[in-house]
Amino acid sequence: MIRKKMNLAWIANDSDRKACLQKRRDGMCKKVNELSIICDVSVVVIVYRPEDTKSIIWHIPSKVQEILARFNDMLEMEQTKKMINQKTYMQGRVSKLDD
Amino acid sequence: MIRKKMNLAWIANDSDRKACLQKRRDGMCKKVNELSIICDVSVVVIVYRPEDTKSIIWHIPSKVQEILARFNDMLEMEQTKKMINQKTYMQGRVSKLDD
DNA sequence: TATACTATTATTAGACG
DNA sequence: ACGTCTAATAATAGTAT
Repeated sequence: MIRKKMNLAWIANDSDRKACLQKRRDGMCKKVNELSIICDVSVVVIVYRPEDTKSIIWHIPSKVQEILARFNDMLEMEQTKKMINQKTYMQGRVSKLDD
Repeated sequence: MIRKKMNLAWIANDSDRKACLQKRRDGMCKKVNELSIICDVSVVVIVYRPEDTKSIIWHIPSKVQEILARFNDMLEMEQTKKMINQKTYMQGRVSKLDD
């Protein structure tokens, strides 16, 4: 049982990937739940698997529709600059690795 | 530097809570990013802080609008039974603790 | 207030039943 | 396929700067 440092890459084997998804999705939901309680924030998570329409999961520490409505408002109001998106997140991480 | 096991509760002190939010939000984004790569899923996360309109963050491993559109379709089609919501998640955790 | 450190807890990859 | 176990990695609470 020697566990190597996992490399961040797609798992090709179907059952291995599914097992990993289940474990990590559970872990993620737990963390999201903790975050909402400890820091008093509302969090929505949507995990979408193309291969299975049933596999969308969503986590609702507060009212999801209220949050999504606000989210859509902000999109419409073109206030996207105020948000941190995937690109800036990754840039942040890359610059940290550079240090 | 004695670190006790943290209890899952709201942090009253403002600066402590903010520091915790920043750390955990970073950690959560990292995990979401990993999940999307390793298991080939699309994930959207929205963290909403009532006290600051700028504090909505969103994470887009794929096209957020596409996923939200699908999500809204499902809501409208009353297929909510197919999803795992906060209540069933918590029930699952409680039953695990009982064992 | 923000960033860095590190002891400690928490998550989980791989193995096994 | 699914649950359990545990060594090992990863996240982070509290502290320090």
